[in-house]
Amino acid sequence: MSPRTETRERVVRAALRTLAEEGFAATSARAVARRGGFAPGVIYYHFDDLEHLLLAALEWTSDLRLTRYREELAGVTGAAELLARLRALYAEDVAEGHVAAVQELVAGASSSPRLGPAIVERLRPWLGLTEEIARRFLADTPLEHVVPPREVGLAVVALYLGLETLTHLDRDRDRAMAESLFAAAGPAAALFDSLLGHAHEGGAQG
Amino acid sequence: MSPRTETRERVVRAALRTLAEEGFAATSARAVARRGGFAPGVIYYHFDDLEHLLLAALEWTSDLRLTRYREELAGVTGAAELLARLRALYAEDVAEGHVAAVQELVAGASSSPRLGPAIVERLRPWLGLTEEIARRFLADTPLEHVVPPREVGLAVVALYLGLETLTHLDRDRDRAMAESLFAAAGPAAALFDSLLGHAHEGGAQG
Amino acid sequence: MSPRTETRERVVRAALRTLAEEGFAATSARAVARRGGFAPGVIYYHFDDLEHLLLAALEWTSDLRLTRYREELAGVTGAAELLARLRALYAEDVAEGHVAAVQELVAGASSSPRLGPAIVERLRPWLGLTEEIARRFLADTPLEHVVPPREVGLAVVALYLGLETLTHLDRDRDRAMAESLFAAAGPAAALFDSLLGHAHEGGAQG
Amino acid sequence: MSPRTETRERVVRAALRTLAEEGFAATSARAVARRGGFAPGVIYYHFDDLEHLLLAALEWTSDLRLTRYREELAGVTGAAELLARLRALYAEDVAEGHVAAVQELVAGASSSPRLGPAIVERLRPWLGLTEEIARRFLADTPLEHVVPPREVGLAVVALYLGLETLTHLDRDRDRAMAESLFAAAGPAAALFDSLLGHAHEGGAQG
DNA sequence: CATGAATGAGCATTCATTCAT
DNA sequence: TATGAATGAATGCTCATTCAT
Repeated sequence: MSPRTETRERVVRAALRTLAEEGFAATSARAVARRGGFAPGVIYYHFDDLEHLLLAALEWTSDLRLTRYREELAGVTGAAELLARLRALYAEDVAEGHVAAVQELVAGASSSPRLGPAIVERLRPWLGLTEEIARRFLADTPLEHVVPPREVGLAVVALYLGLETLTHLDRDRDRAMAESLFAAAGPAAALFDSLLGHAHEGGAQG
Repeated sequence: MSPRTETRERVVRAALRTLAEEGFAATSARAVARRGGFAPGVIYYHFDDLEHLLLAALEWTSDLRLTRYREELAGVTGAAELLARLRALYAEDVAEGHVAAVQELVAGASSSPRLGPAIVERLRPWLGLTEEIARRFLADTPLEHVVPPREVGLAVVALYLGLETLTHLDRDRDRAMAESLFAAAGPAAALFDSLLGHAHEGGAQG
Repeated sequence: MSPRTETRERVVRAALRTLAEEGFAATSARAVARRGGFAPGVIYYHFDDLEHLLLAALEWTSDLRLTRYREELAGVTGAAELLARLRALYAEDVAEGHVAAVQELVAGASSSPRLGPAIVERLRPWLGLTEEIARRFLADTPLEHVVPPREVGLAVVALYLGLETLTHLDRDRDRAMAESLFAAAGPAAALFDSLLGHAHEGGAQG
Repeated sequence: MSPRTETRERVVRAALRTLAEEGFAATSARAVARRGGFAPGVIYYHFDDLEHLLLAALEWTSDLRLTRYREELAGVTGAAELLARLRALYAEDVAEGHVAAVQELVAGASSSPRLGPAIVERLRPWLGLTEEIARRFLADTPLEHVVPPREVGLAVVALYLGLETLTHLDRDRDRAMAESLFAAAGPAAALFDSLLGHAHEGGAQG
């Protein structure tokens, strides 16, 4: 790895840690530099400005997690199993602080004219993933022509973001919100599997 | 109306307009004052600080809309009708700019330690409303003991916020996201009514 | 007392209390009004501006205390007795908060081009009093032509102000400074009386 | 000298000049920056906040003068000589503007809860110096057990501050106050030397 | 490549003061 | 007489960004 690339990654990681631990508003150039142990000027050597750094940070963490999600969800066919895996993946998100960083970035930049669209762009692969999974689960079921997978994907991503927003609004009290939602979804997933799940059994076994 | 009350409301409305049209980050005391046509000091005459103004603004718009939602959704029994009314209410939200302001505030304050919890507090009535409606629609259906209304309410509010977040991230391009979701939900609502809706017919007719 | 005079005095007393309890920097028009329970505008009805109010307050308290000092020190002839009376008067000053107010005013206004000279003017009677007492105690002693009473008076007032300044710099720790000085001066006063005091015995008895 | 150290000193000197020439109340960050010819932000690059700058300025000037005082007063034994040297040192203080700055700072900060105690701390070495000299002059005289040196030191510092306060209250008229006190103290110092000074003659001649 | 000192615009907030009522 | 709402200038301070070294 070239020294250039190496330092660049240090900067990106420092930005992510700052976002996750101090929040968007506190993620100033100086704060990132302090946390990363380098001079503020370094940021501007590797990135045009702070916004570009934040976008690079989002891209970095988003790519890593997307790969992990794809790999973990690839062969899943049952709704109950899907739910279990999502639950585990989400726990990873929380533990690594990656989702906290994304939430801070998404929320904080929601009114930045330049940052907003660029972030949406980097969120798009997630829309693709959720849509793809929705399509897989709806295929060959009576819901196939009732529930459009594209919109399901959109709803899932929006739900995820909204849940994170609520959680972060009141960091201490509401950590259990996502968990309670996962728990509540259990019976519904089981119901889905028992009523419609047979459609996928072949796929799962093949 | 006393001059004090009158000006106070002017300030609140200016804050809401600034939030909706310029975003949270740009909603500085000066920006609000400029938009409202008064001196910055006026804000501090009527409110302890900017945070208190923003909370008052949230409260004001939230109370207005909550009343409207309750009044409009009171007697609704069918899922299709519910969906239609929500669609209309949402259109009002958009037209009045109230939801834009709320979204900016929720997103922007997500990393403010003092603002966050106070906002959650003011969002709680909406969790109550959604839960109440979910309970009404699940009662006397096979889903009654499969889907917990509390979590449905939470999910709906989170979905709403997340959707707004995505929408605001890219103001120009994605205005249709919510619309496409409403459209997509149509057949599902019809299905719900035809399979489970008879449970409520008595109530609707009464 | 006319209502005008009555309100004026309320304002003056509120200013003194604010000076004594909140300090010069916190003695804003609004703070005085809040403490006195009247509208800020009242101040400007009775006084040209805040500086004039502060000067009136200084004058009020200074006149009261000066009368008391003169009355208490009138017939005193011995140094030990003088010291004892000064100690008691100083305790009154502290208890009434008047000296705290004066100290705040003197210190805070030391760099105000208009306030400073006006304050000095109101301090002049004290220079007169101290000089007069010094003259009385030096008369007919060997020190009469060695120690000029005018400068003694100046030194005493300066010492008093300086001591108060030091005391206020560290309110909690150094309250005992003046007390330790009074205590330390005891033996010196006794010595003065035993060596030179006979000069005044006639005066005391007459 | 590193650029950092160099600029830091420029800032400190600008703060002292501003204090001395414009007074505490006018020593705003902008005023210091204007006088020093640098941007206001520079202050905050080198100091946590304005209070820290003012304390650093006090420390700087106080240390310089204390060294000078100690060096000049080291071998002095006679009261007349002591007085003469103090007079010269005081003239230096005035000429350099250092004492003006100290007076402004002491007076102005007398009601600042954080600044006050920190200033007292930096005044303590002066209490030590005056006490030490008082002890030297009282040793082996009849006053040794009548006048406690600690309190003499305190009184001298308080007198000095109080005198400066009075002087600054009326900048133009009262410049001669300290001078008249020095002049008045002449005969008393001579008397001290002739009555008690023999105790120190050995030290002076050695 | 990296540094870190410096910039200057911007922010939240406070204040003495005015003035219509 | 008294009120209290409103003003607008000033304050301390932070920040993204630049640039000489």
